[in-house]
Amino acid sequence: MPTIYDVAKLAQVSAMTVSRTLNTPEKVRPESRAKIEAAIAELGYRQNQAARALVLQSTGIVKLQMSAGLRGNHLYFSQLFSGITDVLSQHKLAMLVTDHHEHTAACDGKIIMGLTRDAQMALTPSKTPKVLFGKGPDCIDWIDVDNERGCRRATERMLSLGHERVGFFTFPSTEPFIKEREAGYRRAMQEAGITVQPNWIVTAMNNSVEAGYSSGRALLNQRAVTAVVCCSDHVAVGLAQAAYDSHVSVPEELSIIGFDGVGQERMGKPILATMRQPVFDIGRWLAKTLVQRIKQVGDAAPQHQMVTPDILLNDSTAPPKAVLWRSA
Amino acid sequence: MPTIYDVAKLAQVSAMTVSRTLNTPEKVRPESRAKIEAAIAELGYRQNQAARALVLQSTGIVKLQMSAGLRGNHLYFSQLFSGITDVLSQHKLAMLVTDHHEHTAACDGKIIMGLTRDAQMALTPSKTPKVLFGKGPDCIDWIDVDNERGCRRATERMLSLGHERVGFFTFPSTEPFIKEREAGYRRAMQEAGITVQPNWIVTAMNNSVEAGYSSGRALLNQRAVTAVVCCSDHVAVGLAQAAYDSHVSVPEELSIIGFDGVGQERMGKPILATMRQPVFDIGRWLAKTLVQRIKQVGDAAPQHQMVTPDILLNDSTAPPKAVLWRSA
DNA sequence: AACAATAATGAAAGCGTTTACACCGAGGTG
DNA sequence: CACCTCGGTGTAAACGCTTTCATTATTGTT
Repeated sequence: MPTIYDVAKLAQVSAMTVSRTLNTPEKVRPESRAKIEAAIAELGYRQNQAARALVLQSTGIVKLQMSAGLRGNHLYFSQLFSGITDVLSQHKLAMLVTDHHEHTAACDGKIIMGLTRDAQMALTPSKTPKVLFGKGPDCIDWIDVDNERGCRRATERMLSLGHERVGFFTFPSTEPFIKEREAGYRRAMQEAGITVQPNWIVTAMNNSVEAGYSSGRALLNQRAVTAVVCCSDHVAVGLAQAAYDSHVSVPEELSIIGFDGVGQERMGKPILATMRQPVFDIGRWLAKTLVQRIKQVGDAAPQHQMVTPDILLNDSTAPPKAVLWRSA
Repeated sequence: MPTIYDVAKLAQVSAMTVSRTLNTPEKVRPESRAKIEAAIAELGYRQNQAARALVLQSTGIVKLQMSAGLRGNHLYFSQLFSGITDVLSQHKLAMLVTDHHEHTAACDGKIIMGLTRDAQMALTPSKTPKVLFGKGPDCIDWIDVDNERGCRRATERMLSLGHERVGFFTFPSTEPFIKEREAGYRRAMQEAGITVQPNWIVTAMNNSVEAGYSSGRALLNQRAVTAVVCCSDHVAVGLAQAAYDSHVSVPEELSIIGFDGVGQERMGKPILATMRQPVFDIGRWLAKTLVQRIKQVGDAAPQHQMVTPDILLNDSTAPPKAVLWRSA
């Protein structure tokens, strides 16, 4: 690999002038520059980024730290990813994807997600700036989704359609969002003066279409509810398929609303109502905020953002046909 | 940031001994090691990877170069991604995601995908090893999907069910796979002695559910075919939705088979037949092959791999009901 | 107890770049 | 014509680490 000195020798200048042509070309005489550029081309020289990073104390790399578990929802992750790279590439920053436990590569900043709530709240500002996806302490930048409010709205939608026996379809997760969504559901029900019956709440084995399907069959067999608020589109899709196979028509006999809205709600028929998270924009926000911190050795106040999911009505909600259920 | 010298001073040894504890701990006396580890902990010292990379000429980073366009199919990309990171993390390698044009960060190896066929064939071996997803020249490692064969098999499946008027549902793309799939379809039809009518081939605006839906409606209105081989699951899903809205039942009145099999085929009802690409395993192969080259300064012969998609029958194919179509 | 062999440690050089500073010639000013 | 300024260039040192080689401490052997 040719170095800056090889180029210098060939162009008959000093290494310094080569370095300058690379970094501040306006400070070198055009003739010298031409010679040097020719030499660079001839030798196929390319800057050694490791050496550069060593002296500049900056790598041009942003680390994306996430627990492996978070990659389960591929569509969700991908959109986040797109939003992040969209912004980073504008600033000529590269993105390194790692797990939480790997401390290896150095970086100019970190985007962190998928920690436990406790671990998140324990984060402290450090030399390399970091941005968090999820609620964190006041001292660092973070953005979070208002899951409680989102799920409350979804439930309220069902209630306003006239449903009273509104079920809740959830799944086990260590992430905090799952409890928040249930809280939103419960709050909406409580405010409507409806007592939630235990069998209205069903927990799928995990967050997948398959688990949603099998627990969905069970849920349908009970015939206890006329509408279901789901904790994810995965399980919502599974429930819709279960309804199809149980000859329960959606939305006529059963209203369904999911959560996430990253695309899967549109893969079947009817197209499912869902609470859309602006995942792409969240990715952009994360990257944008981080880049700000990296560029201006900022002492600006930490930014915190709370985004509420939009409701996408689509085709899977309708007023209840209570009679139909009772007669069954 | 504390350096190795700060640690050395605190532990009352030389910097060299610190370096050794970090890299070859068995070569340093346990007592020294203990002192040094204590000092490291007290100072919160962490290795400077840039300096390390500079002297070792190795960064521990693998670059994933892909054209932005390739990220359209999020599920596909994500699974590839998972396969790659799965292997890389075993070898303590980090993955850097970049676009093709960014030459910045140094790396120990590259995984390349989404180039044009010409650009791929023009690749040459270089100092840093590279692996290619897609057909490439003999001199470098690559893995590719046998699209022609996959689509031939899909078509043969329709033919063996008794379909004669088998349509082909494609979309515009610069990637080579699209032509290969059409070739597979045409070959199967030709071998069956069936002349493909021009209106049996429909091209959606792009590779998306929405485009598949609108072109699917047009395709269905023609009532020309009893079965459709699709170039992707996106358009297949769109077609299935169009069939649903056109009151054409799948598979009774129309058989559908898609291509990719990365999950979206299972989001609706009926669950769509598809040609499943082993994307996760392809990701693993790419990473595994690259790691081999990185580790052993290998002069082993370049490896080339061709994988054929599996057929997943699911619920969207059945023998034709030709009568129904004619009477319409 | 003297020697060789081995283990543990240290000093110096270098990886490829940039920063700080010194230098030099050309042009403008007094 | 001496002086200063300034654009253009070069020299030396540093960034934090590892490699090489020399040195010292610790064993084992006769």
